[in-house]
Amino acid sequence: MDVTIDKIGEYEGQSVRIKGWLYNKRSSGKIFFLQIRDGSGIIQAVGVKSQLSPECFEKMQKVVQESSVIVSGRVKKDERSPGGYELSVENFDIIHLSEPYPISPKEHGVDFLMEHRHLWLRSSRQHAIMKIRNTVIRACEDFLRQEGFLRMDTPILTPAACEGTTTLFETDYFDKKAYLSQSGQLYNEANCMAFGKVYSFGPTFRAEKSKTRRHLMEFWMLEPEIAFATIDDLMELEENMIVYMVSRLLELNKADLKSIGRDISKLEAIKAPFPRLCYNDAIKLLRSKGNELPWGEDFGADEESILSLNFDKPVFVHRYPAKCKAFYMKPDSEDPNLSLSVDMLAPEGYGEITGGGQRIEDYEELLKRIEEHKLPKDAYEWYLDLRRYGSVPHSGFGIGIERTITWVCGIEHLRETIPYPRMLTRLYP
RNA sequence: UCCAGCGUAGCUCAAUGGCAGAGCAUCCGGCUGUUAACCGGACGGUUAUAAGUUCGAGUCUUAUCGCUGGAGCCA
Repeated sequence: MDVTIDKIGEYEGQSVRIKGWLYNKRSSGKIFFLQIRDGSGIIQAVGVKSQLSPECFEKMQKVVQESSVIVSGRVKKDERSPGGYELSVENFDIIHLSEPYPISPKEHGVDFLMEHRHLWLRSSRQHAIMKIRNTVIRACEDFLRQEGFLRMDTPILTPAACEGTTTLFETDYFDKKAYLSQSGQLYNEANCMAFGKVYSFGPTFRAEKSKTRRHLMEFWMLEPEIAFATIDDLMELEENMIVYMVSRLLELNKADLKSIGRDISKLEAIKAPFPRLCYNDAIKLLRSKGNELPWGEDFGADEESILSLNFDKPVFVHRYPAKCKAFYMKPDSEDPNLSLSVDMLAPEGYGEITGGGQRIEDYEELLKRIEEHKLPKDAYEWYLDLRRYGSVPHSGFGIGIERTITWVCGIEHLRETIPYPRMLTRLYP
């Protein structure tokens, strides 16, 4: 019977067959210990010379790391085995004898591993991170569905539009130019006027020459947008989504988190409510920590780090100065120099993972902003339409999936959180 | 783009300006409970590239390329 390793405990005492790859091999003369992985887990298969045909035993001597194999054997509980269970080999076949495998169980450098990303993904640490990525995405989508949101995907090829073109990747679109999307936000606004609560989820592209542990040229963003929602509604939604997502992780991926060395207690502390700090108070906090950022400046890596290290939960920073946020952010009625924008900073120094706010719903006000920012009005006619036909207050945010995964995994660099990271100097593999 | 560091065997790293070395991987041999197994042996080098200083350069100088870390950029 063919089984997968994650379900092996259900077959104790039975003979089963596993199709997979050789993860590692140890031998002791007339006994072989084969670590077999099949994508669902790793199990130790034990082959004893006296219990096997000579052909079978010969294959075990010959097999090398990452060869594809089919192993048949009896499932046994054994504490000496790394997974708690092991397979007493009855038959062993090599599907493909691997060439010498470049990634050994020993340590490797970052550059070498990135160059072999397609093979690196076979390692157990990468398995854990990819499974966590899966839960993060699925939990956020599940949460939004439960809240009545409709997923509506937005285009990746777009006309110039959003902001300036300096940070956009340009491509030919027959006899025109097209740009890779850097946000689904404007389309989400149209969609939420059609369906009330919507979100988009997909890759976004930024042609910024950023070379840090927190930037990718291509990253995945989940962007909810809600009609009739205020900035306060938005913060509550974000908070609930993060709490739900973390609870799902603790339920489904505790072993994965532990295997990459994550301090679980840090995640267990993620409970609502999250602190809410207005920009002015954030500046005061920074001053008290010796940071002298002038009022009106957006936070850099330093400031975000100081703020997020100050709390053991994510923290909202809201009402940033209008001039450091996008043109469509609604000004605060109590102080028009401030915008109804809000970022969520992840704790432990990880910094910004979401950004969003309440949008301008008034036609004249939006038009004024478009002109102030010297944006081409023609390109925004459809966007202005949303303020001509039944405009309502509305809010939305975007959450950067890779940054979020970096935080929940507690890892150094976001390059491990996506299967094939696109970075400033790396487009291969 | 700027600042700093690094570039030596397939990988991870040593080598005072004076013979180019180890561990792992691979191959051969040994071992019936290994846990990154272990033990013995073999294979493995245009020291990133180019020029310079020197009796002599992996080591010092200059340039170029590449990588890493950070800054900046960044709804």
